[in-house]
Amino acid sequence: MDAALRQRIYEFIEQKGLRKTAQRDAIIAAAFGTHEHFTAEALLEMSKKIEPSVSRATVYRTLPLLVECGVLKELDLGREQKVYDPNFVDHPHHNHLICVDCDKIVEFEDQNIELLEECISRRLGFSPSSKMVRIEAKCDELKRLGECKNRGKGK
Amino acid sequence: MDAALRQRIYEFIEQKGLRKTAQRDAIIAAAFGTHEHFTAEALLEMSKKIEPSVSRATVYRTLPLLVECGVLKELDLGREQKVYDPNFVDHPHHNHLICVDCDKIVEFEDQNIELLEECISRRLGFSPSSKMVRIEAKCDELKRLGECKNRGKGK
DNA sequence: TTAAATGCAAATTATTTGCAGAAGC
DNA sequence: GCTTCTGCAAATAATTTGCATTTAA
Repeated sequence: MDAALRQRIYEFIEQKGLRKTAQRDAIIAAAFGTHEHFTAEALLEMSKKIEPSVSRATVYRTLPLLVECGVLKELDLGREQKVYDPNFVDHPHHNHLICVDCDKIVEFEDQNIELLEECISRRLGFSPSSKMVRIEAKCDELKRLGECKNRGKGK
Repeated sequence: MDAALRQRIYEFIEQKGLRKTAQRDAIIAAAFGTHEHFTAEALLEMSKKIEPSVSRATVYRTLPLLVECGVLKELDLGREQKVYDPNFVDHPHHNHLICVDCDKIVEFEDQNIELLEECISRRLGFSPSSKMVRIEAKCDELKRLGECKNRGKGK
């Protein structure tokens, strides 16, 4: 895990008058030990491997903290469970493309869409800050075979 | 409610070997008696005004039917509750822009974004069919005042 | 007549919360 | 020592489902 990121998080925690605990440490290490998206449940499992005393409640209480800190992004990918993305620290402007069938996710950055969403937002009287785009489409496998092997499994 | 739409729905129901019931009639009439988005709960209320015997369970069982029929679109707007959009029958290619704070929704169509999402999808190995874009941004009020009057209320 | 549809209430599932004890500062 | 944190278990809240009964065709 990146040292600068670690410092940023712990400064945030200190500034808010919060405390450094073994459980939080484990959750933070787990969250940024991967570049994959994860759910609260998955983060719980990863955290427990580092510090077995981590409970589900503490994971659910820590996630909003990391989102507020700006290091984790809560994604709404149209699933039952919320998904968290640790990659916004490195790529603050990326967007997501999701297969409508198997939930496969691809991250992408695109100057044109960046510009276009700004134009559209302005035209409709919205401020172009804090924008995000999500494209749903059919993955290649779905297109070729009519369905995905990993249907519903996500990625 | 549009006669052609009504016929389309009832043909779909008949084709599937399903039956015409007073409750379904009421739910369908309620769903397409508005051009606003609605939740399952809101649809229940609207349907009850037409046919008081409509129950929550029947609403929840009828919604997927109308989605399958292609006349209603289930939107994922990042809220707790699912939202349904009856406007795809008239405007099959529209997208949504949502305020990150007050959940205000604006529908829009745009040739450029249509084309761009097709390019991006293809480039990433996705089929450009079934695509949809959702833009989150700050509404004018949020931008000017720092918060929205209707924060969290949706629209 | 018979398969589908209904309402009700109980079940499910992700997330949140109250509380008493544990622990950071 | 005082306040924040924690795990646990119970509470929420939207949606789904089992079942006995009703009803369309």
